[in-house]
Amino acid sequence: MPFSYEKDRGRMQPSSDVKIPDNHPLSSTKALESFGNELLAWYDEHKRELPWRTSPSLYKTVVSEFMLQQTRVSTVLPYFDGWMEKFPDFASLASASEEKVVKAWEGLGYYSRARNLRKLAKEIQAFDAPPEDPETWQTFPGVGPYVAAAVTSINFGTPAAVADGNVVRILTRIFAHDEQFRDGATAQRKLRPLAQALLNENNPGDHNQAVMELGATVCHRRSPLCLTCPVLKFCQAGQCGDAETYPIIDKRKVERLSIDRLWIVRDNALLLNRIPDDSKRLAGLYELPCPEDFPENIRPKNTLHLATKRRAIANQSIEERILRAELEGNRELSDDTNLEFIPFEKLNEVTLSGPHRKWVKELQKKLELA
DNA sequence: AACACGGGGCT
DNA sequence: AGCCCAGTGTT
Repeated sequence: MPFSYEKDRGRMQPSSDVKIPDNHPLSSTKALESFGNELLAWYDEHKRELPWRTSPSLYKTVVSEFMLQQTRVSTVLPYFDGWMEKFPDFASLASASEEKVVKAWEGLGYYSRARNLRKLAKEIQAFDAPPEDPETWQTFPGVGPYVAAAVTSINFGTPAAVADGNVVRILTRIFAHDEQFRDGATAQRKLRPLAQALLNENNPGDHNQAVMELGATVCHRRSPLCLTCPVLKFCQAGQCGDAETYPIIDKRKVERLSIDRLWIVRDNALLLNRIPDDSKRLAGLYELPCPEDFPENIRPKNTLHLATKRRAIANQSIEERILRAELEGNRELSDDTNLEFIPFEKLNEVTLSGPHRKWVKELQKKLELA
């Protein structure tokens, strides 16, 4: 390990316990200042035009940061403007129904983000003015160390450094930090004090955004564009042509599983399974039912293979077979199941998980033609 | 500390 | 097919 620092104790203030080794290009105060300035100059010149950057506001920042958790900019882009039209401010979001809010999030994934964002909107109504410190922000639902630092630095200039995946990549490369981390979250936690030590306190918001922008557009995980990097001269790994080696994070094992899904149509309606509200996963959303979703006395029969789909969820690799089927007899579904026939013309009113929305559209079209 | 949570894009 | 992305909450 090229340098050491003590454990982060959750402080957002500059960490005096971070020691940069004397032989590193960033060891002097002057170099640190130069680093901050050149990063900011690069950002001013090269930042992307993004909808939450044009006429920015606290609300836009919060919405974008929620949407961007574990989610790429290109994925968020098709949602952001529509969201702002449906829910232009905290007040409109706070008074909207949860169903409507989750429906607007359909396809983005991690649906608890939408519920937490709505809860946050309600909680923030109780303030005369929004809090400007990361500690208070972290008490809001769905707000952790990253969002707290991002929101307060960008909107209020609060000197709180963000430590996300981009920051981990950039810092481990700049310092050729060869510590092996058990997972990304651990790396972020451990590197936060260093990020704080490098923060440009003249403009914490832009500094944070500049680091993330650099990570997203130059300091890629694979094949980083070191030759165009504005801070190459401060980067030990980059100068060794070695950037791709960092960070060193343990891999998680991928679990493989196979699921059957049933396509059952009756009276121009499609049978869907509504996932219970108390479910950890996809609560309140609809999916094509699995055989296990049916009560003992009703078994789907006459199955015919329609398609096989593959996708990944977290560390799971899933193969899903879609089977056309019929319910035996003309049995009514009892109320204690979560199965509902949804008329095709009302399919757009319910919230489907992303892949199921896609599959249903595909199969509907395919079967109409057949 | 370990795990669950969605979905998609890139290699 | 694996990897990871502007992470957070729960156990």
